[in-house]
Amino acid sequence: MKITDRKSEIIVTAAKLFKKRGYNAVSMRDIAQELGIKAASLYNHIKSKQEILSDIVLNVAESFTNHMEQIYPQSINSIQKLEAIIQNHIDITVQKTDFLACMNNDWMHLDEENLATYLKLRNAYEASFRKILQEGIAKNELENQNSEIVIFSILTTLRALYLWYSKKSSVEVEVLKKDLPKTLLHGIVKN
Amino acid sequence: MKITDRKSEIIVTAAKLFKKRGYNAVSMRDIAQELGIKAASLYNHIKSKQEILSDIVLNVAESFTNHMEQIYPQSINSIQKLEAIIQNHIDITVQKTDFLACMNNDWMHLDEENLATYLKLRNAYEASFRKILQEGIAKNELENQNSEIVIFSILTTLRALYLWYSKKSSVEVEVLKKDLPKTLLHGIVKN
DNA sequence: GTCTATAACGCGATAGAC
DNA sequence: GTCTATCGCGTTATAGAC
Repeated sequence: MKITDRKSEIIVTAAKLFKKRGYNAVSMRDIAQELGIKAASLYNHIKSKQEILSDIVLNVAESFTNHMEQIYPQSINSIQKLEAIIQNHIDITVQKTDFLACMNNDWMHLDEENLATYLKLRNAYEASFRKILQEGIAKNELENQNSEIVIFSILTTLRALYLWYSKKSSVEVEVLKKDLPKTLLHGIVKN
Repeated sequence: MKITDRKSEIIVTAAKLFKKRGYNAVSMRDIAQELGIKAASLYNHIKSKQEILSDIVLNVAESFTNHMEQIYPQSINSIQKLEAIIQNHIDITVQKTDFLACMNNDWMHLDEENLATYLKLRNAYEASFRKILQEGIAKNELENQNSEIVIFSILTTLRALYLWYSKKSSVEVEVLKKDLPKTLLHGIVKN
């Protein structure tokens, strides 16, 4: 996250606090204090606390959507697409850890309009993921397992990567990039 | 969740609301209204809002611990132990959906003392899980993959099952019990 | 066991001085 | 752009009547 102006600075700071304690447990006074100013001063840069949340959540959601729109139409097989998606989740986890955590934990606190936008993006993402799986099954590249269970299982793990990443050093990210696709796609039991 | 007295009734009702909106977004007035009484009346049965949260979280955490202590020492192989653990997560998801969601989402809002208790239970659970994996690798039953990644991946999926369960009918739980162990343990790619 | 009334406090947000 | 002061409201929790 490059910080270009005061508004970005506020949003990045808020995301860090939201990740740690959750949207509702963080006050405007907390965010201001972290920046060394008073809560009232925040309102020269942002409209409301809700605006901070929606900026954070929709920023990450659009990152995922953009990548999926780029990968989905490519002429590579389903396994290569799934590997590219896993890589992208790892990349976003590393680059936007706090934003991602905030999206995962606090999306339900968006106001009506932004909630609808977020859910539309998320549903479209899952629909593309589902099609990739079904394409892989049709072409005999993947086992014919219950698609909903596979989507749930893989996406849940990928979405929660930030929990794991927070605890590990950046060196181990290379291990993650190498081993996670194996674990998710090939399982852990010996043949 | 069998409701035996007024206190249980309050806790079950609170868990349902906490699951939907999160601990901090639910007020004592909300809980009371759901029960058809006034907020002040709740305090005849419970000490504080914190007490409701810790009762919920520690109840589920202890369920997991008890099952692990029962499975861990058994004379069955590592794959059978992992299958038993997966079954147990599905069972608790079905039997205590709201409590489980609350534990997953709101454990960080526990007060200092209960937080320490919860973390101790969770760490012990993960340690047992880790030992089962390592035992399986040593006996050549499991692939020699990075244990931390496997623990993270499987436990994250199992902990989030309540999200999936809420959307599906109870008939599909049978599908889940049959297919989830396959997906988690054997992967999705054709050999 | 539930009620009304209220204490004590923190919240998001605004007005207006500098 | 940041400040002080403040509004109006919601929060957990308690006191005391019934």
